[in-house]
Amino acid sequence: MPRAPQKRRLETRAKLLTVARSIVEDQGYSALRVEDVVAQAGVAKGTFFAHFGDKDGLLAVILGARVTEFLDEMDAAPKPEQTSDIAALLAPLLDFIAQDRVIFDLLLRYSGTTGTEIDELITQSFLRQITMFADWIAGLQARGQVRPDQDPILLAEGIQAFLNHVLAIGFCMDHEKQPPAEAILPYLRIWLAEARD
Amino acid sequence: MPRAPQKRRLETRAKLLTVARSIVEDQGYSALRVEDVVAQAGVAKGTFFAHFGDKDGLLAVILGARVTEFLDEMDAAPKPEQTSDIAALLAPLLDFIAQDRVIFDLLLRYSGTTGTEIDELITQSFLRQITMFADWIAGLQARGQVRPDQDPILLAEGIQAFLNHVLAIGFCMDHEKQPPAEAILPYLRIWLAEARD
DNA sequence: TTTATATATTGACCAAGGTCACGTTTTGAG
DNA sequence: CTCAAAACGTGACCTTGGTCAATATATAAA
Repeated sequence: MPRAPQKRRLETRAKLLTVARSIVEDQGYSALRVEDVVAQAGVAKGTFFAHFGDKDGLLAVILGARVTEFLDEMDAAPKPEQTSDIAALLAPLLDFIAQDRVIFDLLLRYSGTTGTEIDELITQSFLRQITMFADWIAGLQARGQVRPDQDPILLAEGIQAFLNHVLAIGFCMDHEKQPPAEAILPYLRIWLAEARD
Repeated sequence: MPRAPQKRRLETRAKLLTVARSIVEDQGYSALRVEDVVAQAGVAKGTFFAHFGDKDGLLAVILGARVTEFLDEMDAAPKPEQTSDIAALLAPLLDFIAQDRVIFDLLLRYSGTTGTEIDELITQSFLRQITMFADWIAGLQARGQVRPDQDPILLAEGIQAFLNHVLAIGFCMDHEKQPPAEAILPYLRIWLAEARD
């Protein structure tokens, strides 16, 4: 049974997070350096790792919060009424992830965590994302916009797959780069609509 | 117009590759260290990078060859007659990639390269993979096993997406890990079959 | 053969993430 | 209040991928 963290620890953590967020804000995620963070926060290097385990741990906290904000916005927005609305709702999140490979790589590392370790914010956000997708899909199924013969959860996980797919492709081809929300639409149409022949 | 490489260079490259392959064989991909490779090959560190650019460059050469072997086997095998045959044909390649996250990460970095830079072996293998999938799909469409209303190329790229998806999930959950070839089947069935309602 | 130029190799050096034995501060039991 | 244990923080040190000016070797023209 771990004891509650001391005030000092919380302050140190807050300092590190504040500095890290400020660096990210004006230099981007891939410019984030552990040494810079601890220097500006005025703590030793070891302290950083005692708090976040490794660099990805810090990133996971920051990204988890950021992704959660996007999910909040999606939740607040009107529910999709057709397949293309899903792509539109996804656009802000996709653009955010597409802005830096570091983000994509980190998120991908957690993107399949549908199980334990619920303590991680970023893991929770993935569970929430799947739930939200499934909810959208159920709604569209009721409206006759999406094939009704499949489990919404499974269809939601498929969307996750396409989401990562278009992002990965986006990072490979610098040229002819269409926005990811546009690139995902053809996949969604096939995935969600019934075949007409 | 670059001149042809000297004999000495080819020998050095061969030495590095031989050593690297041997290390990979009995210690695995994630145990591969550049310093070990150059030490055992009896060359300086700088030489390594003059040949392969970075560590991933070496890995790309080795993995590209390995993946090409898998594709050769798939090409030699009988064509799929139903959706589940695709999963079966994919199994060896999936198991190979699933064995080590390093492999997956490296391959993912190239997995969307459907454009230029044809010189890279690993890039070619991806183009070939898509072509092969599309060929299988066209065959199955002709047999009435797969929805005939969609472009085989697009459906092939979707398979690629699901392939990466089940691999990513496999790395996240160590527990309850079913083989990736099994995990991909539900997605393939929905993706390739027409909706029945 | 001589020699200028392109090609290959070298190894000291750097960057940046990560470790850990140790010192310092906080906490709670007696 | 005292003191031992737990929690917290420190910074020297390690690991490993990667760089680059200098050096050595090969090539081909004169």
